[in-house]
Amino acid sequence: MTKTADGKMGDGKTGEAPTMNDVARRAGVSAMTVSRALKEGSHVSKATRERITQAINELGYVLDQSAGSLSSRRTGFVAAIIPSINNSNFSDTARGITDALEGTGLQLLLGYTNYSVEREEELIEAMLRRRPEGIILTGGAHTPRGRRMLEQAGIPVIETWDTPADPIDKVVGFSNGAAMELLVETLAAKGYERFGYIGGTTARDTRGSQRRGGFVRALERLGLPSDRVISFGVPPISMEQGAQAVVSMLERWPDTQVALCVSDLSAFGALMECQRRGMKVPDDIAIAGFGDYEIAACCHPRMTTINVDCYGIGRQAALKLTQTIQGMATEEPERITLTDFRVVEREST
Amino acid sequence: MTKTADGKMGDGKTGEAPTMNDVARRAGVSAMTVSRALKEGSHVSKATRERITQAINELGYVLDQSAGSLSSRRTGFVAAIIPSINNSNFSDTARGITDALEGTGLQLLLGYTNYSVEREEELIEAMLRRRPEGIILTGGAHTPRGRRMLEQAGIPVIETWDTPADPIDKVVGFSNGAAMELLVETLAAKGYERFGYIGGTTARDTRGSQRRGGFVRALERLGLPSDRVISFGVPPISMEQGAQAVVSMLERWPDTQVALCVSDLSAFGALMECQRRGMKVPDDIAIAGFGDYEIAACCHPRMTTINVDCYGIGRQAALKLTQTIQGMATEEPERITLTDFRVVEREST
DNA sequence: CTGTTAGCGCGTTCAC
DNA sequence: GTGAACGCGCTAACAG
Repeated sequence: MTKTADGKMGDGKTGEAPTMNDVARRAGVSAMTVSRALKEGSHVSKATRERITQAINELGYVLDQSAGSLSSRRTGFVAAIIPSINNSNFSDTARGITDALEGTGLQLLLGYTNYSVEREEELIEAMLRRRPEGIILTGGAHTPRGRRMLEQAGIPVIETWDTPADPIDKVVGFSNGAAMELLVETLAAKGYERFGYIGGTTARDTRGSQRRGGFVRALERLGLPSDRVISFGVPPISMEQGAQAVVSMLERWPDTQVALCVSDLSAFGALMECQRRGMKVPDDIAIAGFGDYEIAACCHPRMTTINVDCYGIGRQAALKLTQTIQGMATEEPERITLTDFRVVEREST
Repeated sequence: MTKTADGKMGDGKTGEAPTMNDVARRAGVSAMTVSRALKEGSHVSKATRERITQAINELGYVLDQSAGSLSSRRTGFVAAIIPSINNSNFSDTARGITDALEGTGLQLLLGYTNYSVEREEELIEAMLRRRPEGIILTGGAHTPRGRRMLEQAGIPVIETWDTPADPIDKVVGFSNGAAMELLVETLAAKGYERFGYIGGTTARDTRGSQRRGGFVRALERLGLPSDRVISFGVPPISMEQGAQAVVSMLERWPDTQVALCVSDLSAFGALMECQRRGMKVPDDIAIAGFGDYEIAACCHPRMTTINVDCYGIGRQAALKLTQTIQGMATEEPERITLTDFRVVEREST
């Protein structure tokens, strides 16, 4: 059944995709009935539904959702923007979002910024052009234009992984600074006094800066020196950079007792480098990370770190989003949700 | 300037998003002119363009691309489906795609399957509903229905990370089996004779099965025993599972000389577990991985592995896609592109 | 350089 | 349970 003398038409692969009208014609019904048959919980007689299903299979028809959403004014997806997909903390958050969206008829559209707010701005615009029903962001730092677009988009906006002073809309996160303070306090209570910090150079990674801020604050409060800070590399700092940074730290302050790292990844690099140099961890130097990645529980010695509820952040963000979208429940969800974090003490400290 | 007695209209946040017509009216032009002003390389006088830009800013207008693509019949995005976002091999591929798409006006829509073909099928359908201009898949194993949808979609399809016997359309990949064979041969040449293999239980991870197949084939060819295979856990097998698997292997075949793992992640888990038990790597047991993840170059001892051109796979897949879409060049791109892999020998063997 | 007309493929709304 | 008219917001094609 080739259409006409279209030249390119053959048997399948090429040619225009069939439309709902093609299906309707083949099934001997109107397009409207096909539309109904494709939608859950609409009333179509069993016989016609079968004819339609058959026509759909024969034609290989796939619904054109973009056309549909233009008409229904519902695009059926939410956007999420994370710094990096190759980071299990953030991909856990993405997983939390996906899981919480299951069964809501909403799909996740994921974008990643490589830790660049400029790239974030581009992504925000690209996403908004496709009219998501809500948007989930990582962190509270955006370009002015990005922020303006979000405010004017008329959709729920959730900032995560942070507690912004002036949130755009809703928030699901925790204070990175407070978490690092807790880690310092915990280790100080064990008797450590000479702390070092390993993190990235720039303020580009806002969460990294906040962690460093917490490090300094806690030490100052405890009356301990807080100047042993190695800033090294563009975020996200890699394992290898953690290795290099710990070397710098030991050259500069050889009597450092414990090195806190902006993430488990750099902490792991530091740990391996120390072993390579014949140092015993934690006897010669203790090391701690941040994020409780899989590697922290598996390396040798196992790594002390901060566990963050990455998955829960995603779940709760998506929940808050769907509640707002569906205007469900008697009242709006809370604007701010604080998520848990805790110190996980292991053998590296 | 509130519209009418709409009740909900106020000043910003609430209310319907402005349309192109709103912008046009405010700028004193027709919608078509606004459309042109928004598109690169169209001729609009400087004065009107400025008025339009101003109106856009005042209204906070963002183009509705889904409406536009319905009309222009170009959605401006390509879909890519990978098994997991939390896996640097695949996220490197995603990065390669993103980079190659830069400047083409095409955006990436990413989905992940958690290594499930059923989930892949759902994703394929969800993606096709939004009418991507091309689609990139990981691997050559799909459900029959998934395959049919892809064949009938009328868009270029690229299968990656594999060399399927019967490709749907185009391919950018390598033979996982051949890569593992090469690793076995390289290590056999160094004198190893008693090889073990650590991988997942099921055939769900097709690349994992292919690697195991290569392991067995190479050993049989060399006349060495090929039965020391530990199958453990659902893919993707984690670091922790690698640790458990190596314990099983050593219990069952204590004289194993070298353990090859389905990926660097499980290899790393095995490595750490051996150290925890006081075994020296590679003296007591050698370990090798697959994928050349960051961790392989950073752990101690550094890990022997297979380096795969993950980023290049993404880049070339996207290139092939854009070439096909734009019908550019005098001829179609090659159907099959084989990418490089190589053994990286380090201290763990 | 700019405007007009028509229609992309579907869902809403109403009628039957 | 089914169909017809209409319009979602935008752009192609043509006219001026």
